Amino acid sequence: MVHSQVTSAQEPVLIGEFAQAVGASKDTVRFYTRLGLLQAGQRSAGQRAYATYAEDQAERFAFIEQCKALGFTLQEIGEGLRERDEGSLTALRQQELLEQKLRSIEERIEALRHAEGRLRAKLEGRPS
Amino acid sequence: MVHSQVTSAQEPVLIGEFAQAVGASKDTVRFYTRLGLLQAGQRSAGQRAYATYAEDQAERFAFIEQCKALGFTLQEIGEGLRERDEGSLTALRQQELLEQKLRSIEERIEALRHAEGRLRAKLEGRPS
DNA sequence: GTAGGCTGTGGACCATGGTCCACAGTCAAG
DNA sequence: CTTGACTGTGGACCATGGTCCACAGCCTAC
Repeated sequence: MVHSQVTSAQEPVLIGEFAQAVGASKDTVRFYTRLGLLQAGQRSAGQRAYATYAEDQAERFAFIEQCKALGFTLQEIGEGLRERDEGSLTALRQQELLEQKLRSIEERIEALRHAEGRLRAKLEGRPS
Repeated sequence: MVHSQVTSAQEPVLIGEFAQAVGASKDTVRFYTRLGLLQAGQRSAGQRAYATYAEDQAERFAFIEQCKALGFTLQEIGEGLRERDEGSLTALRQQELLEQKLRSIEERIEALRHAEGRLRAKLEGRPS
């Protein structure tokens, strides 16, 4: 046990292990990979190749979940990640994207509040 | 022009006229009709039959639009209308449906407000 | 060698609210 | 008789975020 591989760089893992590690289904991982949100490596086996996920992809996955919680769509997250990978995602640009999303969320809240008001009016017998 | 048909009961009209009258596309009218939201009559022509829409369907359409504005889905509207047609939509039941929808809207607003808060935190550099 | 578990691919399917398209019958005017 | 405008039907398609399925290759254990 002394000086075991705990500190060494982890091998990229196959999809099953990765999916379990991040708490998602394999299908979701494949879906994100197809969309370019996650980056997979390759491990060949006979005529076939298996996708592998390095450790940084777990952080990437966590980041994706965070963005989803902030209200970003997978497409938007994909675009942001691509910008980040290209190095064109400056702090200013990041702030811009957050502010845009904030505005769109405020609009949706506003729309729902209108519906809420109309519903309350109906319930109280007021003319809507 | 004296005593023209202005006051007489209007003939049911074909879909084009109806759609234009209510300000929707023919496809939308067909879609609603398929879902049972609108009720069409029949007018036969050769081997075929054309759908006809009586005047009450215009009010029905307006009602549907109102419900949509209140946040009801077409399916929910369909269920409500079916209850109404069967006469089982009491005032109490109506109030129940409105309150249910009000609660679901409040939940959605709450969820969006959480996202809003997280976004603001991110923008202000606070830990989210 | 064969069973079982892992993997990949391609595609269908869910709800939501429609839109659009092709193909075909109907009907009136010219 | 033909053209044009209208109608119907059935189905494909859009975005969204996946899920599920079959078929098939890989690899290990028995």
